[in-house]
Amino acid sequence: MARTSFKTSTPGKLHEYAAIFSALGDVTRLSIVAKLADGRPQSISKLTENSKLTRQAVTKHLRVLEEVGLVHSVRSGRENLYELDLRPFKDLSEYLEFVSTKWDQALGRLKAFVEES
Amino acid sequence: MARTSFKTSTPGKLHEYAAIFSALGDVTRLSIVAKLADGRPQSISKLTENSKLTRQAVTKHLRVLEEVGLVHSVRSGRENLYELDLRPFKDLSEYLEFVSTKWDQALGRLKAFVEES
DNA sequence: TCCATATGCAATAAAAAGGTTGCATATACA
DNA sequence: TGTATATGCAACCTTTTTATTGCATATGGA
Repeated sequence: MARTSFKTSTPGKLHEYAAIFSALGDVTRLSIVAKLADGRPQSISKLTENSKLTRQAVTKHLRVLEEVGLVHSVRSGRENLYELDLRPFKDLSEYLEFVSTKWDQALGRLKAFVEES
Repeated sequence: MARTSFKTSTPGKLHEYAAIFSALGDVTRLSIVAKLADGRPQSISKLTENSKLTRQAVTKHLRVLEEVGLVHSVRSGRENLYELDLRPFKDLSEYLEFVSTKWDQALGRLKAFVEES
């Protein structure tokens, strides 16, 4: 099958990956992701419960996650329900796999080169 | 085989993942990772070539990567060679997989619940 | 309608990140 | 020994992040 075109040299793509990594690079946001991984959309107030932060802080974190497509919100009456989106996760998985593969192949070539000399 | 014990509720672990995600959440650092994925350890000066940043800036980025174990350096004469380490990549892969699986299972249960009622 | 609940917006404030510059030190080599 | 190359350290600066607080608005219900 056709290999997915993958260019880490594409600046745009790198920015995209960096943005997703960055969004996940915070304990509070990882906690939010963990809560939302339960499958049930949850309101900002609900997500703020048991948190040491204020509702506003949580709101800002949710926006960061939303900007990179990790969550989306749906208005339901007076509350705003947030739900997880896995697409960015898949993207990162592919990126990690790409680098790992590149690394392994590079090491393989180096090894072969050493042995033949 | 025994499933890897995986607790996202463990604060320590979350901090660890967050630190790795954060280290990768920057275009410059992703570029460095891309260069090092070629397999050959490279000096700071080499990594600074073709960059718009100063050597000092690159040095700081390398330290960020080093702190979370994404790279390590080896002194060679007057230069300091940096090499990529894939372990953190594997960790993130497992984390991403864990959340994805949790999400899929949660959706499965919700779907079953809806259908039985 | 009256009130509690759930949010949104804006103004600050404190801390962390990202970069630069200047100066000192160490190593390779002619 | 002298000089160019490769780094390390520390002081600063600017821009982003992360969080808070105060005030305004909207919705659900008794």
